[in-house]
Amino acid sequence: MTVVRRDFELGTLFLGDVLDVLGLVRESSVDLVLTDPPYSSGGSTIETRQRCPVEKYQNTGTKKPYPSFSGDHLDQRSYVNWCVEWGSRSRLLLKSGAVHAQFTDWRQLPATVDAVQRAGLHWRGIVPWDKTETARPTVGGFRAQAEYLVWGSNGPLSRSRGVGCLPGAFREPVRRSDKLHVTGKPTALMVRLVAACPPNGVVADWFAGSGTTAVAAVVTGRRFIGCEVSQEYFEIACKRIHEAEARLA
Amino acid sequence: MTVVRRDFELGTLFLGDVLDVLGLVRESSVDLVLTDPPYSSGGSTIETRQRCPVEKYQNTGTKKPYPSFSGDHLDQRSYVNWCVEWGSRSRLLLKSGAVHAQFTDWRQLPATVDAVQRAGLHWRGIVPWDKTETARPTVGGFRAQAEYLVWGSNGPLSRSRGVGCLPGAFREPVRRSDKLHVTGKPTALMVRLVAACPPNGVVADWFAGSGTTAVAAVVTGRRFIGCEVSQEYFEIACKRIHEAEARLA
DNA sequence: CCCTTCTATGAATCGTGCT
DNA sequence: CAGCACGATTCATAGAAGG
Repeated sequence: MTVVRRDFELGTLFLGDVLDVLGLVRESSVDLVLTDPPYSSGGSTIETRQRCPVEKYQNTGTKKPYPSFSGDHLDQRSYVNWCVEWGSRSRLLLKSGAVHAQFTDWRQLPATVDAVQRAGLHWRGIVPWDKTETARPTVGGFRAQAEYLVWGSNGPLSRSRGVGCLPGAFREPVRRSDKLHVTGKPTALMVRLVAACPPNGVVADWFAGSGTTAVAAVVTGRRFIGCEVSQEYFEIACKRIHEAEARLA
Repeated sequence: MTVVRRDFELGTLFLGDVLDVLGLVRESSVDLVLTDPPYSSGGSTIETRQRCPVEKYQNTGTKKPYPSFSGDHLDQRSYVNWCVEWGSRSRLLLKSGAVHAQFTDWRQLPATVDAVQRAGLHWRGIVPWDKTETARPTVGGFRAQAEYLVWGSNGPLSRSRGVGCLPGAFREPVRRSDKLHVTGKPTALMVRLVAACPPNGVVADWFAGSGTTAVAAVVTGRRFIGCEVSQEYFEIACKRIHEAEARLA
């Protein structure tokens, strides 16, 4: 498959499939993998899971339109295998002792823990992200209000990477003005999370979406590398990265 | 095994092993199971896991001494089997459509999700409890700062139990004055969680420890049933329940 | 400019009813 | 009857609109 490359002052974004892009990056060159793959979640039956993501994750009758995204249709077995595939290859690009962190929801959490370990990473923990009460309510039960980072290290965790002690729980609301993807993460959250990368290090995001991880890297004085498979989101990401770099100058 | 029974105005506490006690409770009589079994966690090798709980969960040199507790020595396979054993029998005591919620830490989370499902419960979600910055820091990585409730329902979740929409994330610090067990939970947290039981309903805790769940039930106008295997903690729990009922009168 | 009021929305789920 | 499409539903909050 063909891959398009776009270079910035502080990093590079590729347009193309993860597995194609992973072959283009130098080994042991990344200080932090922080990424948000499609969860292939939502719905208890395979039929509902295989609906289009924008339909299954948004309320019926929602006004705000987002472009759809692909790769969200896998059953749980395939999801694990696919995560292992890109995760193992991503691990080779990660420096020894560095951190890999990947988002998941409650339904895929156990599967994601399996996948991270099978990718050869040393599983080190779970970090909850509390989305606050902006999440949909559940009548008679607890609201599904958190998403999770499953994190591990490439070999023994290096304690001397110039990264101090990081918090182990984050509370950050989703702001509409800050959400450019159906599943977009708040910039403020990503800014706090890239602290797991030493200053001036390289942050990788293999599912860049609207580019929030890269923007957070730029804003905090780090470099970035990443890819996005959808042309539409790729262009949005490039625009945001460009703007972030311009504001910095 | 012999079981001792102690009755209170608003409930009953048994001294004895879970599996013995579960046979003494009437089927479909419980509105909420909210319990905190020993996690059999801590350490990645079986040797470190099999140390005495007070040693492995406390820093060396800790001043405040807690009585030790038992049932914390299982490997992960046995842990799941044991949870399935008491979980299935506990489910029969739970009303149809009612909630089962059990605490776990990050390391046992995937195993606990398996156990809850194998116990015949319908897994509905994960609720993070953020212990705040009172947890031990991790140099170079994210602090292990949260514990988790894995929750499910006995059959389809009833929406008309007199329980509204519950929050899906809790932030509550551990206060030393409020912690009478090595793994004791804050009373304020348990008070918020028993909201998953309709007013005047019955809350069950099969691993009562120092009795915080029962105290929370009493304080919020609910009834309770539970058991504790250690004589020492049983007495502490009875004393606290008695005091809570006295304050109410 | 500040305060109040109002409306839209959320990494869904469930039941109904049609094909 | 299995499979699938579709709309009703929940409420705290963000953000816009209005005064």
